[in-house]
Parts: sequence; structure tokens; C-alpha cells
Amino acid sequence: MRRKVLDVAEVAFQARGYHASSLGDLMTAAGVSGGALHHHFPTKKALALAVIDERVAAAIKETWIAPVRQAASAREGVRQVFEAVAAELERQGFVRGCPLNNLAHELSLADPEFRIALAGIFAAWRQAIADKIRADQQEGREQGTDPEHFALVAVAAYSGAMSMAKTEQHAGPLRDCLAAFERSAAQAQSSQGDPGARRRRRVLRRFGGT
Amino acid sequence: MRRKVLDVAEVAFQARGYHASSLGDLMTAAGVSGGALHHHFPTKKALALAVIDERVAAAIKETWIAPVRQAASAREGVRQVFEAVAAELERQGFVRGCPLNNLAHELSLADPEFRIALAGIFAAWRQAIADKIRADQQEGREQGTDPEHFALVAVAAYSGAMSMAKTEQHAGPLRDCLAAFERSAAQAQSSQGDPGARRRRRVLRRFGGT
DNA sequence: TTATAAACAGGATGATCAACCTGTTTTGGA
DNA sequence: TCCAAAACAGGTTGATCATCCTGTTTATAA
Repeated sequence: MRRKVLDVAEVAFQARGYHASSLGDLMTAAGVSGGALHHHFPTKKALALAVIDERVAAAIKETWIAPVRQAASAREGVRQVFEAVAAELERQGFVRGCPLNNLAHELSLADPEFRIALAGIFAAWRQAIADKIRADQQEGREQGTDPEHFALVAVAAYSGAMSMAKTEQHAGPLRDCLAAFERSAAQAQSSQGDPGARRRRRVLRRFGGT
Repeated sequence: MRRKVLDVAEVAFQARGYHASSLGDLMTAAGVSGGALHHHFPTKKALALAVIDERVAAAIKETWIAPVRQAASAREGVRQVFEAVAAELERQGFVRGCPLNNLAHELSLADPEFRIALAGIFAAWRQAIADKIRADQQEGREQGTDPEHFALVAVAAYSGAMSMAKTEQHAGPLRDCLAAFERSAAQAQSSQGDPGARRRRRVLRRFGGT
């Protein structure tokens, strides 16, 4: 019952937003009485916090954190996620937007508890990518890359591209962002002829080695 | 009177969002009677459309489009805007987020008219940056850059970084994004040792020149 | 079996909302 | 000066909202 309410609330908050989703709507959609809902979630805010902590965080983990960890490298992981999300949007023919960003925009300024919960998910998201960059570096790749900067730009570009994709109802921005990312990756690879980068890599391989 | 209502609505929609701002709040804040408000804006939706068309579009023009056009180059313009916005946020000590993105997330799926109005602003924003890249190219710069890709990534990175800045209530993400951008620009410049790029530049300078 | 609490039902409540409507005032042109 | 239209006032309406309250059922453990 609690699970069903969370299912319905997750979908409704994602599709219509927090304020536009009334508890009456959720009760009807979930087939739940007011008493039951009030028992599990005394207030609407409590319900939203549960959705954020249990569902939105899980969505980021499944969509982003796990694939990036499993990928051959951070760049390859980011590329795969962009590709997978764009493909899924094209398959669905509809863009609902990023669950985290959708709620972050509506609720970050509404209540400090919302804001902190949402900020924590952003932080975990970025850290997973930065950690992957650091792992790459320990294996000799990505010597000139700042892990935090890379993670921030990846998350920011994804979030912003998804914003536009949602507004335009088209996966194009995600595709273009992916294309730009791949082009810059190719450029970075070709510019490894940069003498500074090559020297730095040798040094770090010797000093930071296994 | 109409102007005062728009002023108040712009601030309220930005700070609390569309659904969380009641017409009663706006009437009180603007010192306007219900009849006056209903006279100028028959429905709440009409008011929101006016805010989008007249205020949000103007904000993007002032903050982004005009500075980019006036800048020495597209990259320099983007850099300046990031710098100016980050400095302003640090001065205010509070992050309200990007007006366009705030409304885009809340309203894009709520109503097709909202969505189309918002998508138009995004398109104009991107086109101004892409046009500046093309102008740069006619002057011999940015030969290897795709104008649309560059514009999309700039807007996406800004939007996403601002999302995080709003959620974290800190300008850090904007600063980090700017730092990553400047680093990649330096890298791109150093990799202009790429023989193809150098040759292309000479050719275009001769052909497209003044 | 019985005691106890959790889970749930269904409705009541007061507040708030957007929209609307009927008058009154102000403005601008003839 | 006169008239018509725009601008505005102030209150009403019916709907909807989140919350809460009183019972009833179900599960758990002694």
C-alpha cells in the first residue's frame, strides 16, 4: 500500500509536479483511502521527501551511477548514458525530463528539507563520476582531467540538455550534446601530442603507481 | 498597473513558482484589486504567458544575447556571462536559478502554449550564440567548432550548473563550470598545432576576408 | 484466546483557490 | 461639454485543497 502510493506519487510528481498533484488525485490513482495515505504519510511534504529519498535517488543510481561505475572509463560511461537515455526518449516519443531536476527546480526554494535532500543526490551523482575519473587516472588515463570539473560539466550538460529536450519535446539536445562530447573527446585524444600532458602522464605513472 | 502586476508576477513565479503563487498573493503584493487584475489578465494562464513573453524573454536577452553579441568572440562572451552571473550570485548570497529554466520545468508539460513560448526563448538563446560562432568563423576563428553544438553545450552547461547552484544555494557549480570551460578553451588553443586547423584558417581568411 | 498496536476506511473541516460579475471611476475623443 | 470605452473596485461563487478525526479491521505476540 505504501509502495503503491509511492509509485503513483513518483509518476505524478514527475509528470505534473508537486504542487499540481493533489492528494485527491494520488488517492484516486492509487486506489487508496485518505486514512491509509494519512497513516503512511502524515503530510504531503512527508510523501514528497519519501519520493525523493527512495525513488529519485534510486533513479539516478540506476540511470547514471551504476552504468558509469561499470563502464570501461568515465568518458565511456557518460557517453553510454547519454546514448541510452536519448534512445529511450526516442523510443517513448515523449520527454518527461530528469526526475531530479524536475523536483529540484520546483522544491529547492520551497523548503530547506527538500533542498538538502535534493542537493545530496546531486552530490552523489557528481562524486560517482569524479571517482570514476580518479580510477581512470590510477590506470594511466585522463591525466590532464580535473575529476570534479569533469563530473560537474557532465551532470550540468546532461541536466541542461534534458531541460531543453523536455521543453522542445525532442531528444535532439541530448543527441547534440552527445555529439559535441564525442567530438571534444576526439580532440582531447589528438592533442595528447601536447608535450606537457605527455610528460605529466609519465611522471604520475611512476609516482602514483600501483 | 499592468506593469506592476507583471513585476510582481515575475518575481513570484521566479521565487515560488507558478502553482505556488496564488492570484491573491499577487494582488496583495501588487496592491491591485481583483477586478483590475482580471481586466488586464483574464486568467492566470494569460498572466503567465505575458510574463514569459515580456519578462523571461527579456531577461535572456539582457543577460545572455546582448553580452554575447557585443563580446569580442563567442567564447569570450560565454565566459563573460558565466563570470558576471557567478559574481552577481555571490554578491546576492542567494541563488534563485535561471528564470527560463525555472518556468520551463514547471510549465513545459502543463500546457502546450507554455511549452511553445518557452521553447522559442531557448531557440533564440542558442541561435544568438551559434550566430556569434559563425561570425567568428568568418573572421578566421573557431574553424573546427560546430556552431549549433557549441551553442547547445553552452546553454545546457549553464542551465545545468544553475540548477545545481540553486539546489546547493551556492555559486560553486557556475564557477567550476567556468573553470572547466576556460581549461578546455586553453586546450583547444594549444591543439591548434593541428595542421588541418591551421591550414583551414589560412584558407578561410583569404576566401571569406573583408 | 486475548491484548495491543498497526493498518486502513470514510468523511468532516476550514481554508484557499481561480474565475467571474456587477457597479463605479477615469480617460480620451467629438 | 458630452459620451463611450477603458480601467478599476470589491465582493461572490463553487470547487478544490490538505489535514485531521473517529471508527473498524487486520496482524502480532503473549
